[in-house]
This record gives sequence, structure tokens and C-alpha cells, in this order.
Amino acid sequence: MTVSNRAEQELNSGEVTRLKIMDAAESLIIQHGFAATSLRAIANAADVNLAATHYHFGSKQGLLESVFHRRMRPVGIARLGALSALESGKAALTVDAILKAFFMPFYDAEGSELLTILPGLVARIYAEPAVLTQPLLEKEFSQVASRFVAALQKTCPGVSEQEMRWRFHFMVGSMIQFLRFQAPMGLVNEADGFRDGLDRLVNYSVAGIEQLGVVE
Amino acid sequence: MTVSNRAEQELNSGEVTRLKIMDAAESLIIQHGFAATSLRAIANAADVNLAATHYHFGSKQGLLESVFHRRMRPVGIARLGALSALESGKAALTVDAILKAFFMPFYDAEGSELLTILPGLVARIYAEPAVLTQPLLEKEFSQVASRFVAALQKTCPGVSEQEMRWRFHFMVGSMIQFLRFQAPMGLVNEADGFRDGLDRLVNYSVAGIEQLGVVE
DNA sequence: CTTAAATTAAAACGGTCGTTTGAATCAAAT
DNA sequence: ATTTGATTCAAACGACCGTTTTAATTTAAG
Repeated sequence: MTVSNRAEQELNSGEVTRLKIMDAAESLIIQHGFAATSLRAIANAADVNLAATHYHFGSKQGLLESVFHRRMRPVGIARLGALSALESGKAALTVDAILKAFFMPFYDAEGSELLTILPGLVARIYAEPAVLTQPLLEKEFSQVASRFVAALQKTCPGVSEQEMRWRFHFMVGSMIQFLRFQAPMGLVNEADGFRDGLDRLVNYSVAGIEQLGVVE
Repeated sequence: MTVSNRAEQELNSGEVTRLKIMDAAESLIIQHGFAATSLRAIANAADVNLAATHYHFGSKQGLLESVFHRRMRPVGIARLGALSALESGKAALTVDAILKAFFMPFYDAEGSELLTILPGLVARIYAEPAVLTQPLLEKEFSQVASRFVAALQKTCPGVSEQEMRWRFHFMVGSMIQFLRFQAPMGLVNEADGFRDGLDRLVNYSVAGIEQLGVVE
């Protein structure tokens, strides 16, 4: 059997169990957080034996890392890809375009099941106690952040790298808030609510990063 | 014994225990989160019998609510007071001044021990699973938010209440991010780091809320 | 078919969890 | 001094935790 087209390839029993565990863990972790989600609850939701969690992931922490890694790596790749495409294009770089590249994974996920997962998972990474997730964040996110900060700096001459990293920091905070709660408290979101909120987030962030109106 | 000056009044045994428990719980919850903090760890850190936690707070959830309430009510009061003082003053309202009123509790806390507590606690409220803290947030925060949104709207004619609530939503996200991580990843914060970050947060948020430079 | 490896299964390990109980101790008022 | 209520204490409750062990079962290769 060749390794070529893995999409059509049938998964062996072990891989199927691995996926069932990760899916169940992902859903429960999003709902209740990492500490409050037990391996027994995960195994039960996945319809899998409890020991399978340790067989496939070694430990609860190992499962957490796998769950986060599976979703976050494609996000980072999509972001870097979108930014590279932007930089190699002929159009001039704008803050608006760069931020849309950063939010690309969420624009892309519209209409897919990913939209019910990605926001909750990203938000949870930032919500868990730092000792659990800081290594994951550092590993998966820091180089992506650096690339975007550098790109943003090019469009805002006169803004130091340090200052731009602060602004990027605040922008990420707004993004997390949006992913976590979607609309503000008491504001219901209608039909195409996610796209609407995302566009508002872009506008808000562009203003914050450019800071054209602020007088010192 | 009169009730007048409670500051000099000695606390009876029960109140002292209550405070010791809340102090210990606060510190541990900030460090490890609610689910990962056990009542035994709290009682141990407070040098108090385990059963005292249930005697004084009824349940773990009850303790959580008391811990949050104790710090958050003064924050809300300080914010509303600062905003009222602003509105009854003769100077024209500005977004900058309103936001500084909103951040007032953190400006005030500079140099006090509160600065080691408030940021971590506020950040944790937003980090815990929604089912735990959403009632607390709704109760303690929503009316304060409404007052500030209304004030901001007056300084930005043409911005609907709904739109301003979104911008305020994003601003809160940036604030949480700052309170939780202080400086961006990999950026160390020197001597007067907190004040510096707070000022950057104000500038960023003013730009986002006014959105002067954004072309649709 | 046989054999070896990969995977699943059931059961138990020692611990810790939130909560409850009932007696002991303390404080203040009669 | 005695009584009453508030508070503290040690101990235990049943339940659940992450992890490990051992054996059964399935899968794939010789």
C-alpha cells in the first residue's frame, strides 16, 4: 500500500480510537476547561476504554497537547500562508489586509464545523492557567506573532517594534474576547453573526494599530 | 460598642477566619484556577480547619462568589464614581477621560498590594468556564458597562449604541489580555511597567473606540 | 496456520475531592 | 456560674481522580 493519498486510505483501528478520543476531549475541554474534564468523561464520551487514553497519549497533559496541536498548527500555517501571499503580491501592504490575513483561519472556517470548535479552543488556551498552556502558546504562536508584527511595522513607519508588539498584544486580547463571547453581553447575534463580529473586530483593531487619531 | 469606626474595631473570631479563608482562596485561585484549587489546599494555606470553609461559605461555589464579590464591588463603585465625577465636571467629556475613569481602579491600585491581586482576579473571572462566572459577571459588571457605553456614545456622535457596545467589548478584551499577561510575550517590563502598559492600553483603546482613521 | 505485535479490556492502585456529621471548645449574656 | 449560641475540630462519607497492571483480543506478517 502506497503512502500517497492518505485521504482515501482507511484508518486502522488505533488511529480511529485516537481520533475519537481527541474529538471527545476537545469538546469537553471547550465546555468545562481542562482541569474540570476527567479522562473517564472523555473515554465515556468517545465510547472507548479508559486505558486507551493513556495508551495513545501517555498522560492527560499529553492528550491536551495533542488536542491543541491538531487545531493550532493549521491555524498558524494558514496565517503565515496568507501573509506570505500578501507580501508577494503587487498591492501595497495595509494594516487592514494584514489583519484579515491573521484572522484568515476564522474567515475560512465560516460555514464549516470548524467554526464551532476553533473559537472555543483558541479562547480556552488563553483561559487555562498559564503553567499549562504557556509552553504550547510559545511554541505554536510566538513565531507567527513575530512575522505579523514585522509586517505591521512596515505599514506604520515610526512605530517601534516594541510599541507594535504591544498593539498586537491588545489586538489579540480583543480577538480572544470575541472568540470567547462572540457578541457583547446581552447582544444577540443574528444570522451571519460571526462574520459581522469579525468585520467589526477588524475595524476596531485597524484603528488601534494605526492609532491615527490619538494625540499624546 | 458603637458601629461607627469599624476600622479600629476588633474582629471577632468568625470574621477573622472568614478573611483568612478568602485571602488564601483568592491567592490560590489566581495561581491555579478555580477547578484546580481544592478546599483542603485553601484551608491549609489559611491555617484553618477544612470544615470552616463550608461553615462560613456553604460550598466551594459560594466561596468563589464571595472572593470575587469582595474585590469586584469596590471596582465597580470606583468606576461609577470616577465617571460621575467626570460627568458633573465642567470639562468636556473625552474618550480618553472616560477610559481612564474605567481603568481608575488600576491606576488607584498602583503601589498597593491590590495591584498583585486585582489584575489576576479580574483576568481569572474571564478565564473560568462561563457557567461558573457568567452570573457573577452579569450581576457585577453589566450595569457598569452600560453606563460607560452611554457616556462613550455621547462623545462619538453617529455611533449607534450597538456599535459602541461592540467596541467596548473589544476594549474589555484588550484590558483582560493586559491584566492577564501584562507585557506581550517575550517583552520584559521594567520598573514602572504597569503604569506604562496601562497608558499604552488607553491609547490603543481610544483609537479603537473613536475609529477616526478607519475607512470603510 | 502460526507467530509477533498492536490494541483493547477489566480491574485495581493509592490519593484527593466536596461535603457532612457530631462532639469539643469558645464567647458572651443571663 | 450557668446557659446559650457561635465557632472550631477530627473524622469519616461516598465518589471520582490519573495512572498502572495484567490479561484478553484483534491485527498484520511470516
